[in-house]
Amino acid sequence: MSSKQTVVHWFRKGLRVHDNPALASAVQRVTDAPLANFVLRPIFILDPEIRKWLKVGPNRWRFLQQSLDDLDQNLRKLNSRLYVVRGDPVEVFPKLFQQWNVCLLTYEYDIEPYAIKRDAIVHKYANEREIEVLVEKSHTIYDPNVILSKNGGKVPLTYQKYGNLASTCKQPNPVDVPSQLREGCDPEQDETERKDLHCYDVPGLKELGVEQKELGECKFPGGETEGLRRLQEYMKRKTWVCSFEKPNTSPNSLEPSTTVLSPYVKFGCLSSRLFMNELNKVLKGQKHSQPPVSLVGQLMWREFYYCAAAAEPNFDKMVGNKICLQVPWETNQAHLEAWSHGRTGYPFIDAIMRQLRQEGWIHHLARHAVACFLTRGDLWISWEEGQRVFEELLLDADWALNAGNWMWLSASAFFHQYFRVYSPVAFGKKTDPEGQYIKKYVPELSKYPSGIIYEPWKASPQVQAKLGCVIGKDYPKRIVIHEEISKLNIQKMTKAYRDNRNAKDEAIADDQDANQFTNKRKTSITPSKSPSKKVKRENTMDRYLKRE
DNA sequence: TTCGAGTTGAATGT
DNA sequence: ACATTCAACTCGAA
Repeated sequence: MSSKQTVVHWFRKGLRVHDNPALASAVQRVTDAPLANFVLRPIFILDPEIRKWLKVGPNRWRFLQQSLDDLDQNLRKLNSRLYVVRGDPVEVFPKLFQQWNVCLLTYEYDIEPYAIKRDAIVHKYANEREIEVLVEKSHTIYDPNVILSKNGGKVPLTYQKYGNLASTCKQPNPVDVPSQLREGCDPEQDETERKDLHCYDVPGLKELGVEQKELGECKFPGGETEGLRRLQEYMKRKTWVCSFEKPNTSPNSLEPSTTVLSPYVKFGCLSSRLFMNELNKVLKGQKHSQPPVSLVGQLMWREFYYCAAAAEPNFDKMVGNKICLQVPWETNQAHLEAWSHGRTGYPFIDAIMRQLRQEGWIHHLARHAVACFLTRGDLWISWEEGQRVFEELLLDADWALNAGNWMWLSASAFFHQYFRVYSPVAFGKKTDPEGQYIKKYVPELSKYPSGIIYEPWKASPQVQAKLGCVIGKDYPKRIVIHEEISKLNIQKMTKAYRDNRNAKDEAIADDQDANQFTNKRKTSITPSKSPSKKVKRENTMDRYLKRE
């Protein structure tokens, strides 16, 4: 055991040295203390068991691996290194606390329920050993809990409402990169420890269980260095930044029409606070687009979902989720498989799903198209299934954003105009009438001309044979008829909304009955049932009768 | 209670 | 490129 005391910074998300307040605090502590008595060890904990319950695809494991490697290198430039500790955090910390003689633990706050639970246990262990814990909030620009309390504890359910609340808060300034992590303190000078240090090395892909052959082309390498490089590259395009409007970007261009900074922000390789700061610098004094469609608006969407997610522990589920519409989705394993592997028979949908599996990134509007298709539009399969597939395949899959967007697209929360359904044929044609994108990702159809490539089933068998791709043999028949099923599904959604409304009214009525009972006993006041509620229930019934 | 607004629909007009 | 119609949702402000 070392006679020195150790300050530990625990990396989880926030895989960066820039704008990292918790890391900066750890460095400060070491710098302020008498030299040679303190050692700073930046750690990342890798749980070998995690693969048993967390389904993450090879591309995302690679992104993490690259991010850890880059972080290690950036720390080495600051005369330190990354210590990757293997094990379950809850079991690792008691050992580390003792073995390294830990006096201070710092980390970045995380709102995800599993993280909150884990951190509470670690915090308790630290308290028991009288180890100081310092937690900083830097994953989002605004603190979700501050926004919630400004709204009286209620979740803001609209973007505008959220924006109004956020606009009353000050935007934090990013903190500087520490100049040195180890001023005169060298943990590796200890002979006995030095020979064991290789056990803390950054894992290779093999250790993460990734086979080279299952990996797609690496279009977006992980890491802080690449994240910052990408940010600078896009910030140079000032006119583009100022005029950015998300709905006008293309979901099916051959090269991304947006920044693809999301994976870097998700892992915290790039600070959202720095991102916002850099955007503000570019926009200052210029005419520019506005939220929700602007680039600033995109960052604010992230804030919006983080806030809602922080308020609802069951945010990633339908049942038990107070803000989520309860819908009787159906199970269809064959359809789910077809969707997730790009075999629905709709070329636009299949191209998107194949790009997702190969590259780990698809455009936001492409996500809309496939999410609508899986849920309310066509297949009537639960958004939770889609969420799982995105969680596995998207480099930028983020608990709060993934669940929030799935609820949005399935019209389960935040968005309610369920009668607006994306067409798996028409939507892609607007930005890619030639079907170049389809030809790239669904090469079976590469000989199909622009007129028919979005609907290959319309070609006669003879023409199909001539074009080298017979539908039902070389490429699947479409698994549903969109024109028919989407109309039926809209009706099902109408019923789901009606049922949810009735259930809510019942609950309110029951609640009032209960209150009435209590009031009667306690005060002898007999308030009548709210007339407004009564009317509303009658109206609902009227509508119900009119239709059926 | 009412009413306008809601990042990004589609089909069919002009 | 923009307007209308389709059918009709909820949230939040007034």
